[in-house]
Amino acid sequence: MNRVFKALADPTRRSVLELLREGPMSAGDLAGHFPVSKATMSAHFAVLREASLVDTEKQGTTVIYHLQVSVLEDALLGLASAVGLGLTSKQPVKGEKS
Amino acid sequence: MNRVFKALADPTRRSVLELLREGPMSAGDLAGHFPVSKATMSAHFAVLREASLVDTEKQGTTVIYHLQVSVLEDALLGLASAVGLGLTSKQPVKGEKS
DNA sequence: TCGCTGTTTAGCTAAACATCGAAATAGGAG
DNA sequence: CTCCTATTTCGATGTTTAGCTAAACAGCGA
Repeated sequence: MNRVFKALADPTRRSVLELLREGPMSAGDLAGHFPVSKATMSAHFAVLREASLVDTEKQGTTVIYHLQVSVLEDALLGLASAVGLGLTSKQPVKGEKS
Repeated sequence: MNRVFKALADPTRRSVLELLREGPMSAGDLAGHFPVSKATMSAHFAVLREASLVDTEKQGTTVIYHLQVSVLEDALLGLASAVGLGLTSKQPVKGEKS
């Protein structure tokens, strides 16, 4: 839980999660969206992985990142309830396009 | 918004918010709940203030901290919606006792 | 095997952070 | 005015973090 909030503390990492909302994406594609080196991005990915906010799948030479929605949801709802904030999950999350 | 998530990244600060759920509390009382120095706690308070997660009221010599529920709610809902998580606020938050 | 692409590791610097004890500030009570 | 209590600020220290470049690693296709 702590790791989740630590992971969320960085704007780049939050943006990665947003990009992943649209669907799984390779590390390279993700990295292409940010003005930092690939090595730096890889470190961000590691933090997200440690927090279980994403998981990975290898497809040949590339690594595909998936958003783990439920982990984020649990963290947000957990904190919300701890501070007495009445938040509820509206609906199971499917693949939706904006 | 970034400041809010940075503030939430520390477990001590999250605990402070939880304590404040029960109602306003003085800096001294809050500090009494944690095994760190008052100076350290004061620094944590400053971070929470900068994020507008709490605000203060002076009563003579003591400083009373209040939880700013709406700021936290906005941050959590904002992120949730950014990643396509369907969270909704259940009800306006009143003063409730557990 | 060689070379290409994508990803991670290694080694580093600079900045940010958590923490402390001690000193400074601000009100209230004598 | 002086003292006491509550809180914050100051200066210092050790740890963590984001960032870089360069090197290493892992598959793929020829």
